[in-house]
This record gives sequence, structure tokens and C-alpha cells, in this order.
Amino acid sequence: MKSILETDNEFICDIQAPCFQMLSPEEAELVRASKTQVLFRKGDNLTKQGAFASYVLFIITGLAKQYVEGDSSKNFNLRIVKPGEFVGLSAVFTKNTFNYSSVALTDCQVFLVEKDAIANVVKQNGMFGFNIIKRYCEQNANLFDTLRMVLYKQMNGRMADTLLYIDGLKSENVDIFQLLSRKDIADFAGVSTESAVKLLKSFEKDGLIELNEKDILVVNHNALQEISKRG
Amino acid sequence: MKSILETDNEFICDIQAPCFQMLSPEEAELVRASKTQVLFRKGDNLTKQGAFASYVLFIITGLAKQYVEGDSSKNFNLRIVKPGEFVGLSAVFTKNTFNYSSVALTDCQVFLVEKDAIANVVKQNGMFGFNIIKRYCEQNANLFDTLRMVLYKQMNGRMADTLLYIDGLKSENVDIFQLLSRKDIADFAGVSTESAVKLLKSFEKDGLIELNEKDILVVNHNALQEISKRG
DNA sequence: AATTAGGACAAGTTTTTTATTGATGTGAAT
DNA sequence: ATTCACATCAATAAAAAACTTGTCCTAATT
Repeated sequence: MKSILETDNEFICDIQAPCFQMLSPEEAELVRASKTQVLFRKGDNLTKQGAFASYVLFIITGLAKQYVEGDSSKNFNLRIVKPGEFVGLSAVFTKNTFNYSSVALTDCQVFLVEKDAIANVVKQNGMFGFNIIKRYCEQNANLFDTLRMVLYKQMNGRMADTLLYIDGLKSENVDIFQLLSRKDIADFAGVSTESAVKLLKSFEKDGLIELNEKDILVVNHNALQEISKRG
Repeated sequence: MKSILETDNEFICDIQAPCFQMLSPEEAELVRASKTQVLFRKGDNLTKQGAFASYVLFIITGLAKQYVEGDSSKNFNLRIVKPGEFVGLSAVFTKNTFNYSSVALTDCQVFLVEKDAIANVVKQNGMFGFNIIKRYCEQNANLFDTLRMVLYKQMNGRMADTLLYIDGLKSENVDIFQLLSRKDIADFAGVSTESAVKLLKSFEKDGLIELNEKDILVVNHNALQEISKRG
């Protein structure tokens, strides 16, 4: 009898993600030996800000949101994590604790690999290491963009950024907006929930977007980008 | 500026839990050096079944529920974790992954200690080790009781057990029932939610308990124990 | 001093979740 | 074959979250 939560050992070999394809058989074995697969259900925490991070998470299927926690329910959303992406890469190299939380927006099949295994493989396999570092830098760059956004832009610009970002995920995930509450969107834009509601209404009135229940359709892409630029 | 989520380093010294009192200053320092404190918000996962377990959790304040996950939403609740108790002790000695999930029923201030630190202190300090083992054995014994319950008892007996167990927590935590849904209670008794509702009604009709909204008052303690014994 | 940006609060509405009840089905035990 | 001990399904009611809107307040900008 095998629980639905348990791992099929063959799974890692089947992974289509480019970064695992470039491993030699021995390296793949190294990873395989220190990995486990977990089904995170919708709403489960994948990581908790401040908790010890002894492993890296690799999303196989499902979507999660990554956020930083502030004081009492003041969260700020950093990004949506998609299949093929890592969470907690910083754990491998330096940080011993997660510096953000993340939560499953849908059920997520996730791969956990102990950080030592990843570190060893990185040391052995330059191409793999390069890829990991590249991913890490990308996330970092996005973090700078985010920082700039909250530092220099005001509500309209931030909401425009948020909408453009989420809309960009729609190609791969049509129902992304169904998974997000107004509070989620507000936490991406760094505004209060009420302000988010009002901003969305006003964007709709101005013909920039269309609101259908929870779904949001970006109608005037260029104008939104203009607002984003103006700040 | 210090986030509410961050640790006050002095906290561990102030801990009143007997098991930390018996450490020598150097041992306390060892623990302190590999610990972190995290605020888990109501609904956050403290542990996730199947994820790597590199640390032990010690509850300072708040309540959590510990449960095993089965197939799609078939969970079974093991226990309520109270302040002064550990979660994940098995990680220290053998198991590399958590074999259960747990979730905060209220906001929880939790202490995480890396397992190596605990292991080292246990090796040095016999009394501390004895205490840890004792706690671990207690949890284990409860597990056997639980196993017996689901193996040999049927609905009425299981619900009686569940009510007696939760009622036993009321002395320390009057509003414990407010924190539990009917599904939670059902998952403790290992019955369907609908059966739980019906059982509670029937217990009320028989004058064993009183239902006031979410709160449950055990009126006839002895009769419940009798039902528990009969199975 | 006046305007602006945006949060806080309050109150109402809608949607989602939880709880409840009855009816029906099933497999094990008699 | 029948009963027992449940689970499952469906429909409804009730409670809790989430969403919406308007009003007011404050700190920064003009």
C-alpha cells in the first residue's frame, strides 16, 4: 500500500527541467539519494520565514506564493513560484534560515533536496552550478525591481506593475487570478486591501482592465506600462 | 527596528520549562547558539509530513494540532500540542523527515533547535537526555493508545475518547473547543464529519454532553468513560 | 494654507466555508 | 438474508471570510 503522499522513486529521472538534465548519472544519483518528494496541499506552507532551512524546494507541479511577513498580518508578496522553479536557494550557500514564507496556492508536488547534496553537485558540475547561480541571480534582480517599486512608485504605478506581472503568468496559467484574493493582489502592490479594490475599479473605469468576478483582463497593456513607468 | 517576528535572544534563558532549567550554562549556550525563534500564525504549518526535519520545535506559547495526512483530505488528528511540549523529537535520533504534519490553532511562539545541538547536549547531560527520552516515550505511548482506539473501538467509543481527551485540556485552555471545527473533532475520532455531528447530537440527547455553539461541556464524565471502555 | 496620497474605520454585501439533516449504499458480521 | 456500523451524497442552514464603498484622518507636498 502506498500513500498518495509518498514518492515514486523514478520521478526525478523523469524530470524534464533542464537543470536536472545536465547531471551525470552519478550526480543524479547523489541528488536522488538526498531527496524526498512531498505533496503540499493548497494552503500549506512550503517555507516559513525564520525557520531553519536545511534543504531546497523544487516545484514539480502547482503554484505557490512567496512573501515576507511583517507585523500582524502585514505581508508583502514577492512572487508566484511556478513549476520548474526553486524556493530557498539561498539556503544552499549562506543563509541557515528561510528569509521568507511561502504557501501553496494549489496542491503542489514538490521535491526537497538537502542542501549539502546540491552544494556538492554544484562543486562537481560547473554547468549545473552556473544554472543554479543564474536562477538565483534572476530572483535577486527581481527583488531589486520590487524594492524600487515600493521605494519610488506610488499606488497607481505599483498596482500597474502588479497587474502586468500577474498578467504575464496568464499564458502558462489562465486561471491565475482565480487563485488570488483582493488581499493577495494588495499585498503584491503593497497597498491596503481597500485601496486595491478602489484602484482596480478606477482602472476598470478608465478602460485599462476588465473585472469579471475574480478574473482580471488587461485590456490596455500600453497604458498600464505607461502608468507603471510614471510611477 | 526589530520585527515582531524576530527573536529576543534572552528568551531562552527565561524559559520556565523544567527541561531547559537543568542545563549547565555552557550547555544552554550550545542550545542558544543553534536556535531560532519563530512566530507561527494561526493556520501556519509547523511541520509538514515528509519534509526534511533538521530541527526540533519547542512550543513556548499557543496551541497546535498534530496530524497524519492520508489520501486527499483524509487526515487523522493525533494530538493537541501545548506550550512546553516538543514537536519532531524523532528527528533528533533517527528519522530524517517528519512523519506527521502540524498546524497552529492559535498564533504560536516556537523555538527551533537544530537537532545536532540537542543530540550533543543529550550526550553530555544525562538528566536532560532522560527527560527528552521520557517525553518521547510518553508521546509514543499515546500513539499506541490511539492505535488501539482506531483498531478496536467503534464510533461511540472513539468519540467518547476524543471528547474526554479534549475536555482534559480545558483546565489549561478553556476555549479549546472554539478552536476546533466539527471536522477537526471528526478527524480526532476517525469518523466522517457528518457522523461526528450526529454522534454529538446523540450524546447530547442522552445527557452526556451539552452543546453551546462550538463549545462542548462534558456533563456525565463517568458515562463517557463507560462508553469509551465498552468500545 | 491647501492639496494629495493613501491608510484606518465602519457598515453593508457577497461569497465561501462549515454545520446539519436525511436518504441511500456497502461491506462485514450474524 | 438480514442487521449493523458506518461512509457517502445531496440539500439546506448558519456562520465566517472576503469584498466593496463611503467617510474620515494624517503626514507629506505644493
